[in-house]
Amino acid sequence: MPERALPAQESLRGAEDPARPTLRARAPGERGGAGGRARRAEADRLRQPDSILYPPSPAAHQGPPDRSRERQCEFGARRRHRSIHSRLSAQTGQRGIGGRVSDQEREARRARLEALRGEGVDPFPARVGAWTPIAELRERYEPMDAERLEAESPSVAVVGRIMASRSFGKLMFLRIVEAGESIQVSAKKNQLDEATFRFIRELDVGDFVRFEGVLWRTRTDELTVDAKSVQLLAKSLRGLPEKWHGLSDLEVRYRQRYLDLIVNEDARRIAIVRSRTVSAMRRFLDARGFLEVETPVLQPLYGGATARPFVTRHNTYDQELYLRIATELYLKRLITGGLDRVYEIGHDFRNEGVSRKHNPEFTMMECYQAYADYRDIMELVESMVCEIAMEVRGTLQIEYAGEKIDLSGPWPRISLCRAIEEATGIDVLAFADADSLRAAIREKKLGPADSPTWATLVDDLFSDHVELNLIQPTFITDHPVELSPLAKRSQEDPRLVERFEPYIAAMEIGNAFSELNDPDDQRARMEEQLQNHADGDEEAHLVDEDYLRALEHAMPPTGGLGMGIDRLVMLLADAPNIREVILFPHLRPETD
RNA sequence: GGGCGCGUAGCUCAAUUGGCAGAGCAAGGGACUCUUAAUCCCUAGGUUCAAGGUUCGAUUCCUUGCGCGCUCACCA
Repeated sequence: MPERALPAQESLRGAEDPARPTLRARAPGERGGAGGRARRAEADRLRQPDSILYPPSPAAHQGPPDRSRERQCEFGARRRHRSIHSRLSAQTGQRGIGGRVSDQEREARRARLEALRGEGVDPFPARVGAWTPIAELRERYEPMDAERLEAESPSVAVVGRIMASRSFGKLMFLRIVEAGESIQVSAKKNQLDEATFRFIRELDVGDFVRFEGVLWRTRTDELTVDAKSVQLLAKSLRGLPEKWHGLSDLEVRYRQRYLDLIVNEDARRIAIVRSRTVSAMRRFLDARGFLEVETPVLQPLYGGATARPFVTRHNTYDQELYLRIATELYLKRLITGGLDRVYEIGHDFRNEGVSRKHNPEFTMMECYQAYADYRDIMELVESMVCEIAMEVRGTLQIEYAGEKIDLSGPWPRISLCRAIEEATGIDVLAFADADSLRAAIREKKLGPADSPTWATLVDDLFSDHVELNLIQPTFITDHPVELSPLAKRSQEDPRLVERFEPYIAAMEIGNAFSELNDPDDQRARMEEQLQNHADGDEEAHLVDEDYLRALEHAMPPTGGLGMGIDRLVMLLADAPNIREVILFPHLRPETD
């Protein structure tokens, strides 16, 4: 319909830069990229008024046959509006006693919806007239003072969800939000025809609308669109949560995330941090020559981590399948195949408990680099986290849970055994077996020490006495071989492997090693794991014959990394719980 | 899975030893042309998570279940 009616707007939209990083909704037909504007113009040409615009200005409706004028006439009958209210009070009166009246608000809105339909207004029209992002309007007109604005009286069109409405009888103020930006809209009775003013007055908080109008400033200097016409874009049948306290019930925030996103700015902020984190990570890896690949989620044999899987079944092949717990073994097959730098960002599924740091379904980035070892990967991790933090936060000095964290490298590298010794005084490498180590731990009263093996005792010591103190970024290196069946053995000590885990804010955000590429050693380790599995350790690895066959064809020396995206986002967004960074976290089924 | 805590109007929260279940916002009606959580008058809105139990009487005490949170265990 009407960009001709709004010359200022066309020039504004022409000035938009698709590459601009700020978030902004796109108009229909605008899908980004160079052809965006042309397609948009085309879409605008094809666009026909599908619902009523109040008032139907000649400029707005000069093109297509004007059905809306007829509708406007129909709509003109004032009685209809009064009938909404009488019908409404009749309804609520009827339902008053005994019936559930908690739907009072919904009933009122539904009545208005039906009234609109009765008047020929489509409450859910298919097309939206041209409009300008609120952010652009602010950028352009916020610098103008009231006098200049009045002199220019720019005609604009805005869209958005009504978030607040204040009525003074003959004057109304509405606040609409679009793409996270808001602007005030005014409606003045003496400057609108009666039908239009009443139409605006009957709008509900939560409705999506489009306003055409003129920019001005109120006495309090608020940039405001003085409405000249309005188009309902989508009718809301349910009210929004409380405007001042917002929505704080965690369960509702997680189950109905859309409400959380509407009313809690923080929810929106975290979603944006997450998106930017992932895209910055992709850019970082792409720039370093890594190839993004996709490997199976449904796997006949799970592996690459110690975890219990979800089990599912393929009907046609009558095949039992597992949802992947890691992408590792497939990605390393690709390294064998000559894709020398690969990465995958996707969901892993681990059939385990949930906690502040654990969701059964989570996002993992794994990357593998041929002709590299774990020290190269440490450099990669440092660079990657710093680059992402700069892009997402604009600084390397971040704060998490009240702790100031300096992400700038190089990060300290300390071997796991050394870290334990510093924290507890026990040099675990001095003990040859589990029993002697256990005795030493008990002697120092450092814990129950009831884990069965030397390696698991070491792991416990680390968890109990070191991990919580790793606030600043730190690489913990050289883990026990038993805990790392896919990592290459350390050259200095055969009990250890070339592995590291980056810790920030006491959170393990990744796991990396020099990949084990000796097929015989790998087979021996897998068979050892299989024995553990047979002994009841459901999380132990299984023997993957196809993977061993791949290793027998020779895999180059390779450094690999897995990084938990959710935890990285927690860190960058200062989110205390993994459920805050997952839009739809796993919850128990809703009862009722 | 274990321990602890929580569950009251659409939302945010009250409710005295166990004694008629309330407020603000949202909603409906009305007044109001400069509000920013507008203000003022009026109205409506409840299976107090569910099922049992104790009691003359239960939002309150007990049991069980459901859900959520924290925490421990397992893991990234």
